[in-house]
Amino acid sequence: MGKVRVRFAPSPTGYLHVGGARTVLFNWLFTRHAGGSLILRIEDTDVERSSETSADAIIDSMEWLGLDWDEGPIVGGDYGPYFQSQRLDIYRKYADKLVKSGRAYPCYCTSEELSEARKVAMSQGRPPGYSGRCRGLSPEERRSLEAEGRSPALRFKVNEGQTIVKDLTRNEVVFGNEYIGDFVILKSDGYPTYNFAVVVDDALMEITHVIRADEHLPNTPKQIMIYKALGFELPEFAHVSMILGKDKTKLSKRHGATSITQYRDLGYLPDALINYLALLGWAYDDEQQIFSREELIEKFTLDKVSKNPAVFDSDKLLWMNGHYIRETNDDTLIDYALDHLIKANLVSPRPTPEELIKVRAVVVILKERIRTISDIVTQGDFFFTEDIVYDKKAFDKFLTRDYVPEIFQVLKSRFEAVDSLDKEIAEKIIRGYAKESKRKAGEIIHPLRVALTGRSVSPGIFEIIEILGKDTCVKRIGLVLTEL
RNA sequence: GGCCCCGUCGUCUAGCGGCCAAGGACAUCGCCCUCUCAAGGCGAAGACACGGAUUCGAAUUCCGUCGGGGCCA
Repeated sequence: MGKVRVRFAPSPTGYLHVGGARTVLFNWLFTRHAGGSLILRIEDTDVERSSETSADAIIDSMEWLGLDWDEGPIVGGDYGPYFQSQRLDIYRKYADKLVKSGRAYPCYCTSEELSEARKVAMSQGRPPGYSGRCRGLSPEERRSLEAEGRSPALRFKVNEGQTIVKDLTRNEVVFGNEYIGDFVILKSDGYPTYNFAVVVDDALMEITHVIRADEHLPNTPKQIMIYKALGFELPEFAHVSMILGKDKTKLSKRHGATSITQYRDLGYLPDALINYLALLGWAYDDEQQIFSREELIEKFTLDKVSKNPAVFDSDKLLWMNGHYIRETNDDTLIDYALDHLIKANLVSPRPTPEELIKVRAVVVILKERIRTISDIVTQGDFFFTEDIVYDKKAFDKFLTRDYVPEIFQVLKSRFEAVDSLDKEIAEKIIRGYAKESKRKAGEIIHPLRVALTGRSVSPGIFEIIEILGKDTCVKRIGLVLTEL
């Protein structure tokens, strides 16, 4: 076999979700590891449900994740077109070939007749597949059915015997052909069915390895029959198990965030998502959890892909994202943070130099304790707004103590007395005052934190004071003083 | 309903006949650090679905049951 060629073939019926992302990722890792190509093909033959916006959204998500492709939309390639809707004549041509060779025949049954037959078959415990009713129609019968105004679909003639799927992750899976009824390859409207189009495209695009979700395994014998009937060489198959929600059913919207764009908006980093997704159904050894892209490419092999379905664990993703945030350099983080802060109206759309300095300082002290970029907004809003909301519980617990007015008076005047307030000076003032008033530092710090931030949880108080600056600190203490 | 896949801690997994009284990570709990919260460090708890068979020996092989998922529309 020559150069490795794999493909990702989404249908543009929505956003790229985590399951699809994991599938592209495995294809991408596999082919980058092997020095092959990734082909992106848009399976948009379901006219009802497909849309250009969806295709764009999928492409967008792939770009954001940093998963690039070698042929397909935008980049082009020698095996196009890469949209199935532009390949209709190709499917027609191969369907004709199958009719000529006697492997396909027109079927005039209506969908009502078929669903009726299916019901009957199932109630009798027979497989619900097609009965083969139109298989033996004579030319005269066909003509008369067509005269009735019926336009035929094309069905593939399934031979007796069994079909063996050789799968890289599951070895050999044997299917009895008797359970597979003659299936449609071309619908009466001229559109190909999934099973037919996928084979024609994969074969013509010279795909060497079909790596896709487990749910396609039962379709594979049909596809193999088509490959053989058309005289195409079979690719290697690798079916990877699916990603499930917490309740162990197929991951879907009701399980919460499932689209890649949602994770982007929530403040996840592409590297974290990639690393987490890679670990969903793949493991290198019994230790390592954190892998760079380069390491992933170097270490990824299909034999380490596990067979059992994986439950998507958002907690672990959250942890991993926090880890990646801590590993990311400040400048990159600042760019991400700016996006979120601007969206939240905490920073102006065209940040001033002062704002940028502040954002940098905030990012630096928050970096250790956030798990998503959007946490910058929820945990650090008080740096950017005078509109502080005082957490009721925090207020009641720390600001109602009787010594608070006294210490706030002192603190306020001591803060006012210095030229500027950096963290060293702030610490000196506070600890010094604690000592002389014979209080524990915490007794002063906790109320002060609430006054300055509105909450009982925050980064270190001295750093906060420095970022807020003398004037703001004095102002906020004064404000609280009037409300006590 | 038929067919197919899967079944190790709550979750992701390591394990491919003896190295396993089952290892790691997330989550949970405790302790340390500490101005709170994180981060970090240390520690605890926690699993081979069940039943047969093969074997000197099974998480690892085979069969069955049960459970979960998927496909057929």
